[in-house]
Amino acid sequence: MEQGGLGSDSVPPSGSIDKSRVLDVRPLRCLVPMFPSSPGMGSVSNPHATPFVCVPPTGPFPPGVSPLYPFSVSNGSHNNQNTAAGQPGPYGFGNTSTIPSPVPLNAFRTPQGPSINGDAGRSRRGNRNRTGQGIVIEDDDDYSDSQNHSEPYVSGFSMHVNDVEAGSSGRRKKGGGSQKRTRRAQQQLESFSEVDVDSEANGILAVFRLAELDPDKKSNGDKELVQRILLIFDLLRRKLTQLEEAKDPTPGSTRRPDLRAATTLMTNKGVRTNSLKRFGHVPGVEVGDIFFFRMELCLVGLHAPSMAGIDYMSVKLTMDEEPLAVSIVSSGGYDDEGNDGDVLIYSGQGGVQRRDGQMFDQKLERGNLAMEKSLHRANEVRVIRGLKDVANSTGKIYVYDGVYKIQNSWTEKNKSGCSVFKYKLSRVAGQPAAFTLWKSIQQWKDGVTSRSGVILPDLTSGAESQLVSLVNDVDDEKGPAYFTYIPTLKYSKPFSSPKPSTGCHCIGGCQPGDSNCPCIQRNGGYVPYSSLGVLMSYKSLIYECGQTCSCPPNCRNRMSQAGLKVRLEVFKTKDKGWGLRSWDPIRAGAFICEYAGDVVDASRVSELASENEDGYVFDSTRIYEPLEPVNDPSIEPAKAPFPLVISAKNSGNVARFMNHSCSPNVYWQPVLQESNNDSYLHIAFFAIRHVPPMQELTFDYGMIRSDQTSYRRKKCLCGSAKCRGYFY
DNA sequence: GGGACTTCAGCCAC
DNA sequence: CGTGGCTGAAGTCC
Repeated sequence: MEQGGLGSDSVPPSGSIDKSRVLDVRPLRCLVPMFPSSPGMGSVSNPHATPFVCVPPTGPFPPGVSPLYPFSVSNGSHNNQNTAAGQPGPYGFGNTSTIPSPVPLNAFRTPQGPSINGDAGRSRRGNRNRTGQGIVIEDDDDYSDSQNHSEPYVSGFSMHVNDVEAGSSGRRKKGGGSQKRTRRAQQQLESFSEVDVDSEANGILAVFRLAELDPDKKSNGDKELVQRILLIFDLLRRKLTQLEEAKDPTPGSTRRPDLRAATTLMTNKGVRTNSLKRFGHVPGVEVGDIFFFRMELCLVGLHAPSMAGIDYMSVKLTMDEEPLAVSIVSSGGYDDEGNDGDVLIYSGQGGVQRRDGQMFDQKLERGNLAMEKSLHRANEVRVIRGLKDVANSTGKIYVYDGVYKIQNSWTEKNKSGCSVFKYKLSRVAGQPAAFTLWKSIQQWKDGVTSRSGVILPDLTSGAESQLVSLVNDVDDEKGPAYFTYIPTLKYSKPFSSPKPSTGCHCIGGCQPGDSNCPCIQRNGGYVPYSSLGVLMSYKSLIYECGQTCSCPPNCRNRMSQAGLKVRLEVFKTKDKGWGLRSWDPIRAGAFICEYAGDVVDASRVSELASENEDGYVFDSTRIYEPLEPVNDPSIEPAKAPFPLVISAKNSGNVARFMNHSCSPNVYWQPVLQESNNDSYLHIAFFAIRHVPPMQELTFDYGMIRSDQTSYRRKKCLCGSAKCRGYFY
């Protein structure tokens, strides 16, 4: 497991450990990213920080267009935080040396959202009337309002998107006539009721302590909240998928569980964050973060529209309000070209009838107008790149590629002869690589360029279906100590089954909704995995099909037996010995690998711990914190039914290289395979959240019991906010 | 406040 | 495996 013993500096020299000193160790904030996927942008932690500071205009600007001072600069908390962490400001665009004193924010009034004065859209309409008369009158009421409401205004150039009033949970207005309504109602009766969705959501929210969300947090998030909301969304989405599938196994019966989950959370429960629209980065979302649904972008405030590609907001300057673009999603819906790493050519919206596909000229309105204005104001625009998901042919992955600025705009005639707006955007310098990293990885895979620092192209020598590279691009070490690669767990003697199992008879594989399948029955009536191999919910134990089952090896209920699904590499970390990471994106709940090695008699664990100082041990008898923050007695934490201890010192697989973290992105689940009287317990690792390529994979090694004294304490370098400071 | 309109979804079938 | 059909939901506009 932890590679501390292999010449790294994560463990003090043996024999001379000053425990009092070790105990005093503070969480280190020095996990310098080797690859750009890391804690990088450190997220804006101060929600009250002024998002904009003044910089000199960087014209030239066209006549009649005044430069918008507040843009083009990051907020101060970025810099402070990163200075404290001993890192340079991650984005460069902060360029603080050129910043004169900030301009009072009320010089740039924002339109007031309904949460502020309950009068949404007033200023817009008022404005239009005034300009219609050719006279611009400063609205005194509005102005004094904005000064009095200093609380919402300190958050600066931002506005509430949708402030859900407390207690309006029943609000789910449906457009359309009664005919549409009844049909919808009918459909919902056929699948499952709103009550089911609601109670599922309430259950999850209670467990994750998000039943009522602080309005301040709803407006301005942080990394922890962003991750928690994404986790809840995906748990609910997976649960709804599973419920629908079991009720009606015919394909096509699943009615957008992504939308159901998102609206239940956002609209009904008010669970969302960063609902204040803003320019620039979003607190808690880092460059390189990945998403699998458009609704996820909405939930965390990265991009509000559920479908539209351009998000924008009206900004009141000294006189007029004008729309400015805040973010775009580039999904290849139009013919975007020249997507060469840090440059993006983006097409305007409109010009096509969604019904019949008929085309006409695009107009300079809505998003197109906002893009045009943003070109002149030179504000930062967030870019989310939609890419094809290789693991899911019809699916897409959205990569947050950081902020860009619009360089240029023009119109073109498309194939149908209609004019289309085009915008050239270039990436603001100094941000961690995101989209370009994806391109590099593709080139490594295609063999166009080679991954630098490769020691071995395949450390498994063909034992796995996927290659696993051994890479060191930080120092001279030529590899970890010798071990034998084995892809699965080795039992000398299986546990004995409490009751004999004859297995299932699902010739074509176990199907959801088949209530006769004994394997599905043992999993509580559901197949535990989705069709994509994603674990649908946390379980205390997963029952997979075993040797005596008639189903084929590709049965959905044999996920952890099917081998590696992603392209992994074992790499030398900067300060934690060897580690594990993936070239491929991994979605939340996806199976990663099992813990292979030799099953050891649990009574030998002390002996093993003392002779196996490098910690190549998996011990299910340790104390593992449940993933859920609430100790709900009805929810059992993952706990193996037998005391399973695995040694991977002499033989093991990629799992032995996974390092410890106090806020990990991977967790383990016990998986049981039974045949006749024998029980084979395995440890399977799954992603807790979406993991972008090249982000180190870590799990929580757990705490030792008071009688497990032979384990040696090691200094933890995980760098997370809730780091315990040590691990075993 | 409400309803129409717009929109680089997502899923499955063909 | 590409594409076409179908149902979507948020936000803006009116």
